[in-house]
Amino acid sequence: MANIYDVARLAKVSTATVSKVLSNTPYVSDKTKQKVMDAVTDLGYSPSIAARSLTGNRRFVIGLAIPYEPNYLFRDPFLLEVLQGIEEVANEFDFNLLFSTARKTNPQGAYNRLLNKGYVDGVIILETVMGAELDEKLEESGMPRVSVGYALTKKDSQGKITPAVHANDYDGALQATRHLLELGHRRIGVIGGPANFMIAMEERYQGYRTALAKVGLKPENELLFHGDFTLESGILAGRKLLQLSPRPTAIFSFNDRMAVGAMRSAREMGLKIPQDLSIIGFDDVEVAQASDPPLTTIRQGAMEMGQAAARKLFSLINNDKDVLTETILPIELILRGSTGPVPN
Amino acid sequence: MANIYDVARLAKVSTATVSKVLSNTPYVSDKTKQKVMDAVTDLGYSPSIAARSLTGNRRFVIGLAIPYEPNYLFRDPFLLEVLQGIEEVANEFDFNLLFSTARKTNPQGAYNRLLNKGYVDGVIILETVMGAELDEKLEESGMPRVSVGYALTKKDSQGKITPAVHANDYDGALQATRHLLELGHRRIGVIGGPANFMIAMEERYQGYRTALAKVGLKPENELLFHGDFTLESGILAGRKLLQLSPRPTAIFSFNDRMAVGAMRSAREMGLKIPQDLSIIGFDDVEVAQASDPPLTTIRQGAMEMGQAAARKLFSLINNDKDVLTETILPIELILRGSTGPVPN
DNA sequence: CTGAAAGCGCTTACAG
DNA sequence: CTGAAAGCGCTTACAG
Repeated sequence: MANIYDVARLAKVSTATVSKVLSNTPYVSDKTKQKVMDAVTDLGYSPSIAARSLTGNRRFVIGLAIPYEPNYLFRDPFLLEVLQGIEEVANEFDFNLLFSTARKTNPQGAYNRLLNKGYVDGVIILETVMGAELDEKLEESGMPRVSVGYALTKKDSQGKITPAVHANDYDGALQATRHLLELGHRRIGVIGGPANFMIAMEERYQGYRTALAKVGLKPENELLFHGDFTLESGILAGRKLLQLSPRPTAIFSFNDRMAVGAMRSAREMGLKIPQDLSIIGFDDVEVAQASDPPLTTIRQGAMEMGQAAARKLFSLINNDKDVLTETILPIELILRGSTGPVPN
Repeated sequence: MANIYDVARLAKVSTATVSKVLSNTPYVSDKTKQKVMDAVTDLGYSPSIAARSLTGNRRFVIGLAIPYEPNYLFRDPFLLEVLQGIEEVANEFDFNLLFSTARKTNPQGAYNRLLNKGYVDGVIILETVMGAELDEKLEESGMPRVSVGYALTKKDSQGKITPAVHANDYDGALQATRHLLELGHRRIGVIGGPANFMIAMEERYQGYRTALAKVGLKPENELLFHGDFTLESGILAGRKLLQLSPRPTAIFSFNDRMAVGAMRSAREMGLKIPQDLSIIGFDDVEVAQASDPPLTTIRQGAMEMGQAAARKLFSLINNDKDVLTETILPIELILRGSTGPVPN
């Protein structure tokens, strides 16, 4: 394999010049540039990232802090879409991804690599309460990082917070609930995420409560069950809600998979959707279109979140000015077949 | 951040000795070893992979050649399970993963990095006919590589082939078909994978044909439709099969997602499963348990395939002796609720 | 069992 | 606009 010396020799210039051409430094004559580029293509030269890293203090990899078991991660369509968005822009910048998943065997050890400047140039954290500790360490070490989700660390003095990208969860839940309310539903069951797990969930409760309050309703404790985002947990929560009496006429699930699980519970009990029961989800992940009937839901653009987070991280790494600390993506109510007027 | 000189100074030894301790070279006294390890933990030292790579000719990354659009990849539960298996053992060996997905914009460019010894120590290819060219180049360059799937390149002279890991697809299809036959079915529709796409599909056709032949049946062309592994394509193929007359009493789908799609087509037409129609899948991916009714299928252990492929690659990288060229994983018939006796 | 020194392939001040 | 030279942080013969 050719190295920079081979290129320099062939182009009859110094290695410093080759390096400059390759990194697009200004002040290189077009003639020289051309000679170098010719030599590069002739030799099929491509620089050693190892040497580049050692020298330039760049690793060309961004770390991903994923506080989920791989077993869960690889099955969650929402998370996977986020990863796809990240992968896309990392690829665009010619960076590699270092996956660091939380493992029971060694929960903090895996993250050590993310704190080590010898490994990564920056890190993206999937927000979860478990990530707060890592985030603080990252802040201390000055490592560029962004949270997919809400800010993990709030700094009072400067008012600075973790750079973060998230959807407008509050508004999403508000619209979902209002949609159900407008259809005449008054007894609305909720399948929430794990308690005390991520901030987005709190925001959604708020949105839900606010919508209720506007029509003079109060949230009832018996109408709330927590799932863990899996289909299975949606089935369980759905069963419990549908056993209540009076039975709720609508269910708002905090993600699509659990909503699909609730649809299954409804079917078990011989209930028709949306005639007997309306169900609305959150995320707008592929399964929402594939379900039967297709699921009305709140789209939050998982892929866009991943992309935005990665772009923000690269801005941070490159010390761009005017990087927004917080990016809030709009949500959208997607009407499909799983919601309808309240039965009389 | 501490470097090797800091450690050497603190331990009062040379950097060569530190290096030796850290790489577990024999012939270091226990006393010295101890001193070095103490210094390492005192300083929180962890070696720079960049320098290590440059020097030791090791990159600590394995490349993944994924001849699928990211858009597809991140939605295919089977592929994701394979990746999970790979990730698991890569993590165990402390290696990172370089994802290289096929992109329309630059289909071969992405793979160039995989051919470059400056980037990766070895590569795992997800088998697909599109991968054959890459595989040959890898062979030429002497890069360690293994195929998840069938051997991509056959060498006649030495009888050598690409190191590969796959399930016994032939046997899987044989058992699936036999199961249906034993239930009395004689008119069995097949939803195959994309034509001329991967060798596993050919193997499965063979298994299917052989099973039929044993009871004196011949495959009929009108009973075969090709899908592309997505749920949607399963729905389409299902509709076509169920419009045939006489209508098939059973369907064998070459993956679970398409099988679930066919279940949906059956429901559209008011058919009950398994009373009116039996359906059997292939893979035993999570959706097979979650479907309604749960899907009878052929388990091929996606995660195990990924793990086995990664282990094989590390053996190759480490020049271990006696590395098996081909690893064939057994399959298993998983009986669930979607198959039953032929209706009379 | 231990260490001095060269070298891996780049980039970056610095000088011109 | 171009180049000589030092240095990034390791590992690997080689010598002892």
